[in-house]
Amino acid sequence: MIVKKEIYIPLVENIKELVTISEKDIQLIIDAFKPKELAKKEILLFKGDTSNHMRFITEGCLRSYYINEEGQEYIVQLGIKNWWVNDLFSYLTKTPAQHFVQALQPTIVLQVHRDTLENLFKTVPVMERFFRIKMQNAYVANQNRTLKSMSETAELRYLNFMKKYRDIEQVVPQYMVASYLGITPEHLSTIRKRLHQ
Amino acid sequence: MIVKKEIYIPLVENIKELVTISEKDIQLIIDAFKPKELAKKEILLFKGDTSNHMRFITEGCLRSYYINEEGQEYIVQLGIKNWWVNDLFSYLTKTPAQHFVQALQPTIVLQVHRDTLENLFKTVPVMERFFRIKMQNAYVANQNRTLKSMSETAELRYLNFMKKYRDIEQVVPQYMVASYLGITPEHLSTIRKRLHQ
DNA sequence: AGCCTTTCTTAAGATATCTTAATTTTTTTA
DNA sequence: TAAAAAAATTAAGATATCTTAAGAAAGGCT
Repeated sequence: MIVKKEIYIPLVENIKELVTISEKDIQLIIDAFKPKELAKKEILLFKGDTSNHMRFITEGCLRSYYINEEGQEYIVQLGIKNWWVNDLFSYLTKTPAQHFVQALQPTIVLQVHRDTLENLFKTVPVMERFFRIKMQNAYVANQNRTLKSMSETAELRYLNFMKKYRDIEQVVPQYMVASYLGITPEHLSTIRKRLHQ
Repeated sequence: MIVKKEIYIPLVENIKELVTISEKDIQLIIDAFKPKELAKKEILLFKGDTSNHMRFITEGCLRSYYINEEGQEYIVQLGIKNWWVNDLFSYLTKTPAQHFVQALQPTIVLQVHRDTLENLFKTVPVMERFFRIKMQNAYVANQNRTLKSMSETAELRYLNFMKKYRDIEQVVPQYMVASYLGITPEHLSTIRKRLHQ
């Protein structure tokens, strides 16, 4: 398989933001991560399957969502280029995924299998640190999301979402933004109307 | 300073749940973590101060909370024996804490300074893995909390809280449980009344 | 270009939760 | 143990958000 080197650039840059890696490390990392192309609407991870890969978006857009007993969808995460998206619980515990992961645009992900990653931790130990820091940052971001979801009105949450994730807001249907914010599409529509007046 | 060994037992057990450590490792870990006693209501970390320690509750109860511009308190985390409680963002970024951390009962924490912990990672490398896994688990738990806070009614959230954290519910004032659940104390009271009928 | 599907908007009535304020109960302190 | 302080309850009216249903707008496909 011929691998175009340039699709790995965002991944390498993303790692370099947090830790120092040598040229040799970079090659080992590139060897570990495999590209996967997804069509729009294609599902990358099905509920019930075990997630065995860590996944980095190098191009496009993914959402992770779960469907409750009543068939309602809840968006857990939206991600574009340079984001890591997964069902972490499934990945970490090797249990069936609770979430789906789906492409919202034509997308390329770079994914590394758990076993390969464990080996990579041995050959490039700094990657273990990278993932620890990545988790820490994700944890803090998520804690803030929880806090905001409880303390702020939907309108304020929407305004902050727009400020923070303008890139995402561009490519994601509005009803999915609503789902991410924990409100109905109708209510988001009402909020937008009020804001534009 | 004479350190009573037994207060370290919960910490060592907590670590052993996730990783394998030798007797020598245990001694290094014990040397790294310093005990701190707190009176009820005593504040362990003030907003504005930088959090320089990772903290494990070996006895008692802590809450981490933030106060918004209008003076309202929001509880970020409640923890009892065997829980790790901190303002992680402050710890990780060395920026002023956004949260307070306060003892709700007479409490003993074991805390390790960031610098000491970084050294411990070198002498006991498996501790880096321990904290990575710990973060991962915390992340998943928090993600579920976000999702539930958006998709479930306050009543259901309260019922699940009681099921999951009965130990915490015993020792924490009800209005703080309400704050943790993201509702007013009055509303929680109404819910409890309805449940008991 | 036109049809079909998806997404967005609008509005009315229903429900969940909040705000305020007064009262009761429990806990702490002197 | 009495007084003071903190916590919990109750209830009424206000507000935020949801549900339902219908129509309008936008996007995708042949």
